[in-house]
Amino acid sequence: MFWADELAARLEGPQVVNDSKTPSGTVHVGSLRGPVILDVIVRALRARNLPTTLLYGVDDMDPMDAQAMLTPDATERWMGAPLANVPDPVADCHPSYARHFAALFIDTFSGLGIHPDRYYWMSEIYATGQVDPFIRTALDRAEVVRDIYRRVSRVERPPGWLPVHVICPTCGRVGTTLARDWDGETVAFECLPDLVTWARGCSTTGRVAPFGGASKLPWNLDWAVQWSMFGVTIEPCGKDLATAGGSRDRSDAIAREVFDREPPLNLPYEFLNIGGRKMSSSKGRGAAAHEIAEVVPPEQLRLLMIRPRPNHAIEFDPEGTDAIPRLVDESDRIAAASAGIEVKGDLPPDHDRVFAASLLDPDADVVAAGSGYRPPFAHLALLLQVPGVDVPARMEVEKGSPLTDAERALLEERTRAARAWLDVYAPERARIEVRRGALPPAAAELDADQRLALRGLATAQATAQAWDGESLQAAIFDAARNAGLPAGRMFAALYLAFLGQPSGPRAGWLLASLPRDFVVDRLREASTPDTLST
RNA sequence: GGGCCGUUAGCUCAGUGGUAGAGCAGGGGACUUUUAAUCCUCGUGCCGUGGGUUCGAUCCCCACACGGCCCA
Repeated sequence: MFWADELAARLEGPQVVNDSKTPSGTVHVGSLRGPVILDVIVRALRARNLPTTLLYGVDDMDPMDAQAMLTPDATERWMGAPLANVPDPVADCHPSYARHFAALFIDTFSGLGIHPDRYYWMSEIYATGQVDPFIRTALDRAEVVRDIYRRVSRVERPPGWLPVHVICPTCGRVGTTLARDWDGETVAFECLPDLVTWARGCSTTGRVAPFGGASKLPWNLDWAVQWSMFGVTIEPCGKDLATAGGSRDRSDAIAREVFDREPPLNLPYEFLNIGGRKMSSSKGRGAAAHEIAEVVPPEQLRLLMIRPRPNHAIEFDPEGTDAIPRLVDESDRIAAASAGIEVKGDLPPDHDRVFAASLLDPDADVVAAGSGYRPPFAHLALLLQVPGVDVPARMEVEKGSPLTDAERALLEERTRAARAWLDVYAPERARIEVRRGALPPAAAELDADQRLALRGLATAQATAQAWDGESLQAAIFDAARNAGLPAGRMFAALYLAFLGQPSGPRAGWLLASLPRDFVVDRLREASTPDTLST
C-alpha cells in the first residue's frame, strides 16, 4: 500500500495537519519535501473521507539568528530582531524580511499543487493576545520547563530562568534578552550584549508585561502552543528536529507536561539531498535549489519526493547525469500504467495512487491524465538541439494524432525543462555538436562503401533544389540505396562525418540546419581517404 | 557521545521465511524513411561481515564494519 494510505488507514475522525517554518532566508529545494509530504497525507485522509484541515504557519517572531546567517540574506544591523520587524532586503514591496522570504517559499507551493486551507503568521497571533494564556502557563510552570530541558535534552538553564523572550523596548531585539522574576503580571528583563554570539544586545533593563506581542516564547513552546491553539493531530517533521533528545522530543514533553495535551502524531522524514554539493568548477554553476525546480517539472518533483517512504533519504544527483531524464521516464511509466496501458518492468505498489499523488490537481482523473501523450524527455532534448525542427509537429507524428490542449501544455512545460537541462545539467554525451572546424578523427572508421555513398549524396546535393529536412532525409535514403548500403550504415557514416559519433538525431533535419556549402564540402572531404592524413 | 537511515546486478532502486527482480546503462539482432526513435533478445550477483533463531534467512534477533545525514 502507498505509505500515505497506510498512515491514513490508521486514523479516524477529523484531522488537523500542521507545519510551520522560520522565514530566515532563501531555502533549499529539499525544504519542499515537508510540504509535499503534508499535502499527500492530507489527500490520503480526504480520500478516506476524514474531514481534514491543512495549516501552514510562518514563525516570523523568531529572531534573525545564526541560522539566517547561513543564507546570503541576513543583515548585520538586524541580527537578533524578530524577522517580522526586519525590513525587506530586496525592497520589492514586501512589508518585511519575513514576508519576503515566506512569500518566496509559499509561492512555490501552488506551483507544486499544495494549497493549505489557512496560513497563519505568528507575529499576528502574538499581537492578538491569543498566546497570552499560554505565556502565563509557561511562566507559572517555568520549573517544569527547565526540568524538561534538563531531562530530555541535558540542557541546563540558569536558576531563575524563565521560558520567555522579551522584545527589548529599546533596540527591538528578541534574541538577546533574558527574563527573570515573574510576579504574575510582569517579568524583569535584561538585553545582554553577550547572551548570544550572533547578536549584541543594548544593555537595557526593566520590567514589562510579556503579553500581546511584547514577548515571544522559545521555539519549543511556540510549537506546542500551535498544537494546542489549533488542535493539531498530525505534524510530520524533518529528521533534524526528530532526533532523540532533540527539538521534537522537547516540544512533545512540553505539550504533555506544561500544556496538558497529547502531542500530534509525528512522521519524521528524511532529507532530499542534492548530490555532491560541490560547485561545478568546470561550468561555474552549482546544483542549487532553484535551478532544480526549473529543470524538473512539478509533477516529477512531487514524484521524486513521495515515491520513497518519508524515512528514506533521497539522493538526487542531476549534475552531468541522466537522473532527470530517468525520473521523467519513470513518471511516464507510472502514468501509462495508471491509465491501464501495459508497461514493461516493475511498478511501485499501488502505482495509480502514487501517480495520483504526483499530480498537481488532487481531483484529477487519473486515467485521463495518464493516457495523454508524453514526449520522452531525452528524445525531446535531442530534437531541441537540431535547429529548424518543428518539435510540436514531430510530436504529433510520433503520437499519430493531433495533440490535445493538455498534451500541448505538457510539451511546452517539458520543452522548457529539457532546454534548461541541456543548459545546466546534461552530460556531454547528451549534447550534440556539429564539428564545423575539421573532419572528426572518428571519420577514419568509414569504409569504402560508406565513402561511396557519402560522395553520391554530395554530388546530388550540390545541385539539388530543395534544402529542407524532408528532402534531405529522402536524399539520404536514395544515396544509400544507390550505393547498395543498408540505411543504418548510411546514417552512421553521416554522424561520424558531422558529429564524430556513430549515431545522432534525425540526419535530414540535422543537415538542413547547416549551410549547403559546408555540408557538401564535408561530405566530399569525408569520402576521400587521403584527406584524413593531414 | 547520541539518534535515524542505508549497505541487493555497472548505476538507481524493488522485494519475499523456502534455491533473487525491474528500470537505466551495456552486448547482440531487426528495420528501403520515427534511425541516440521503435521492436526483439541477453542478468549464476558470497542480497556488507560475523554470530544466533529456524527444517530452511537476503528477508527475524544480536553484534560489528562501512557510508550518509542529523542532534549534542
